Amino acid sequence: MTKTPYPGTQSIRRAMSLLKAFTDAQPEWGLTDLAQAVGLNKTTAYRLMTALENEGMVARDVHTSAYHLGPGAIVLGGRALRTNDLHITSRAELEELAGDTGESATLEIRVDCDVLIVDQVQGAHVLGAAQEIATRWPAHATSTGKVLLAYLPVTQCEELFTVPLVRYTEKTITDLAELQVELAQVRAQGYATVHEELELGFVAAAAPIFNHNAEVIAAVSIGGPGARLQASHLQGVVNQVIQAAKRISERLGFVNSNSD
Amino acid sequence: MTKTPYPGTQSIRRAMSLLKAFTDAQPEWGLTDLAQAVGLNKTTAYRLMTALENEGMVARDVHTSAYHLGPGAIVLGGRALRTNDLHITSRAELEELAGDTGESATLEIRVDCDVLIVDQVQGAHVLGAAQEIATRWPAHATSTGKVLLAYLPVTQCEELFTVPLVRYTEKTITDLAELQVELAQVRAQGYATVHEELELGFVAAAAPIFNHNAEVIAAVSIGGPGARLQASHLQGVVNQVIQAAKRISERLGFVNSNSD
DNA sequence: AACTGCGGTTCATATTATGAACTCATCGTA
DNA sequence: TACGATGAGTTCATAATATGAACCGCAGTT
Repeated sequence: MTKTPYPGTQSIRRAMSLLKAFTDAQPEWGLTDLAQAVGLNKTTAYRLMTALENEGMVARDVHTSAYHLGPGAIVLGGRALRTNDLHITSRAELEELAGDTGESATLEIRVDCDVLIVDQVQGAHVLGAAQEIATRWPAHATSTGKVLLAYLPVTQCEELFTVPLVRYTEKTITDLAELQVELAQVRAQGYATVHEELELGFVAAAAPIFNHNAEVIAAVSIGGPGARLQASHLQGVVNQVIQAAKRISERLGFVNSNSD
Repeated sequence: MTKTPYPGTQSIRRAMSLLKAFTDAQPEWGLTDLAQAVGLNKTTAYRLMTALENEGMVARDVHTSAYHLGPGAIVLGGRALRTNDLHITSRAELEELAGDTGESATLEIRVDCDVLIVDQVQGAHVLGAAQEIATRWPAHATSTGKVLLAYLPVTQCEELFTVPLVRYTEKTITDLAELQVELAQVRAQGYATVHEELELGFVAAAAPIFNHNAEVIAAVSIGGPGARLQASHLQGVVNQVIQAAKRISERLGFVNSNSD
């Protein structure tokens, strides 16, 4: 996938692809299956996994000797989350957003053609999104995803979607051309919304966060049941999200009028 | 450090030690410093870091080109967290506890001012607690409850008890101030016990389970008839419970604050 | 302009990772 | 209970791989 492998890094790439084989859908692997799935020789996989096990990145079921991700991965992920300065900077804004709107506020970044929830503050309402930090959602069916895709160079965006856009509801945009139209609109208006495109009844709005270099590095969103986020009310929420995103961007060194 | 390095894994061990250099205290590294801190040749460090960067495990500040942990680490950690749920992780320890002591071992979480039994392994003895998974007991009269309350912020703990503490036996703590004293003691010693406070003749000891974020998310306990768990023997049981809780915590990514 | 410190690159070398073939343990089934 | 199948773990000759000393060139300092 990633071209131009820097020389001398074969085993790291292999080790990482082993780690990435542990998904939510398949969190446990036997050695032989794992090796086959990743396309490695069994011995090589065994050696790499043993190393990863010694480092605590994976662990094994005492009984079945099946591999699963280990505490080392949790520790590392926790550190990555905490030390992310975007995360630190945004926290207060998320809390304010969630407080003002009563809905759940999230901070998300893009990872390939998914978005990753980096931080979340629950809304006041009982009915709302569950705690989902570190989970991923498809970019094309989320408001944050649309924002993060919209500000990508068109070519780069197209490269991401080599496989068909997965349908989640009847409203999901599954046509790439149609998505591009939507993204153009998002760019034009500076925010994105989803209306039941990921899940029936779920509505959300997102706005981009710019870094000091005027690149979009993340998106904030507010999401909740469509019953509460109806058109009249939604526009107000959209504005709040935009303002919050703008404040975060400024704290990251973004200056609106482009200089340099 | 780790003895008997399995052959053919040098670069993985090195890559992992690079990743582990990113602590909360030092979340950002320049290449040269990092290489020196980890004890690697600069070129080697560069090569490994480039590989890790391509895999998304680390990322760099656009401006300073300093390394920090990347989204890949967050994703991985999230998966590890969701995969490693408490049940799976604790099961073996519960079994060992129950096996070693002959008494019933439980895993419990707090729900409002009750504790909920999430998992349980019966002891060998016939006379013991019945199978109680998914049942609730009052937190103020159980060892696990005391543990789970003890590590709560005091204000939050007080908010829970708007109604009087229910008396179950003549030993039940029903005075809130007295309970707070007991909880302080629990915090100080790192474990809790009950002596016939829930039921005459029933004695138990519990210890806290910490997650990767150093929050107490659950408690393990051993409980049985006071006739078998007398003072002399109880201390040994307490230690076993503490050790089991500690091992579970570690597997959940908890790192004792005096390391790093 | 010269200096310093840093990220990044080159390339000959042998250390290192590799994988085919093997053993051993376990488990389901006949 | 024996037997075959499956999967974890080991061995070892091989060369492909990672290695690191020395190098470049840029950016910020003095």
